Amino acid sequence: MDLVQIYECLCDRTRLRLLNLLVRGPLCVCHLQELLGEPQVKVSKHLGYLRKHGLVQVRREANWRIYHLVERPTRALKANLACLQDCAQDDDIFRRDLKALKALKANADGRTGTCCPSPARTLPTP
Amino acid sequence: MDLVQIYECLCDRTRLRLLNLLVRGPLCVCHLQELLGEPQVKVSKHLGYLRKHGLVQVRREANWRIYHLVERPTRALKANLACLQDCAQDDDIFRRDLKALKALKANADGRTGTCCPSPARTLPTP
DNA sequence: CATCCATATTCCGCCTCTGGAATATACCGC
DNA sequence: GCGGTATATTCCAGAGGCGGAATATGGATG
Repeated sequence: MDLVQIYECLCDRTRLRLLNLLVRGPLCVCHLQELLGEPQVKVSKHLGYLRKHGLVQVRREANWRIYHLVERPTRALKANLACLQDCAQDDDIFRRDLKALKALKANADGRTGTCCPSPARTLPTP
Repeated sequence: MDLVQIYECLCDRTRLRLLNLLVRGPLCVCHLQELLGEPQVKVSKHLGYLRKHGLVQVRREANWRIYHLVERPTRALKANLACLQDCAQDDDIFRRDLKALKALKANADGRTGTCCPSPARTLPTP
């Protein structure tokens, strides 16, 4: 994977938000959609973009698709994701996303949402 | 300056090569052009892009324009430039560029090139 | 099989980036 | 002022990203 392609993946806010969440662990599409508050097609397309370029992978789990970072990232990818995590601390949107993720995980049991079962129960980190 | 805009600046190979050189110190356009081996218009346009987005600055020096990184980069920019320097070590193109830069600086005095005087003599770091 | 749910894909219009050729600008030395 | 050198800008065509609406896929369930 080429350095330029990594940056091409990083130069869209939606994709940055997705990655910022996925570095914390795998998530299904519906949760990502809920966390970002973006329409399904948008989330799905950007996830497809990231997958096509080798930054994330999918696995099937019942009715859902669980996205997670590639298992063996390049040195360059690892470095840039670390950098992103660092920079994200300074930005409201990313902080809000992480907060929402925390809340989602806290509500893991006794969850009332209509979407897939909680990540805590069904989605152990790969 | 926004994180996304930083990545937009980084997602072109020519710009990455320029930045990889400029983190080592200021350079005039003709030297950059010579180091990259790219046509003038291409180098100039990408430098303009980087300037417009606040990653680099220019100053005039006799007949030449000396480009250098912004004096007070954002935390995010600093982090990403450091990351780029790190990642560039793994890539042939960037290594070759740095090698050529070293050679250029070594030839500073007694230089035979047709272009501007050596960076060592005329271009102290800002 | 019919249906529902989660997700992906296609289609379309808009906009931006990119590279190159040609041209313009701006300074220099004579 | 003139010619020359260094650099920027404009004009053009091709390529691709982006968002949204509509549609398709595919597993699960009754």
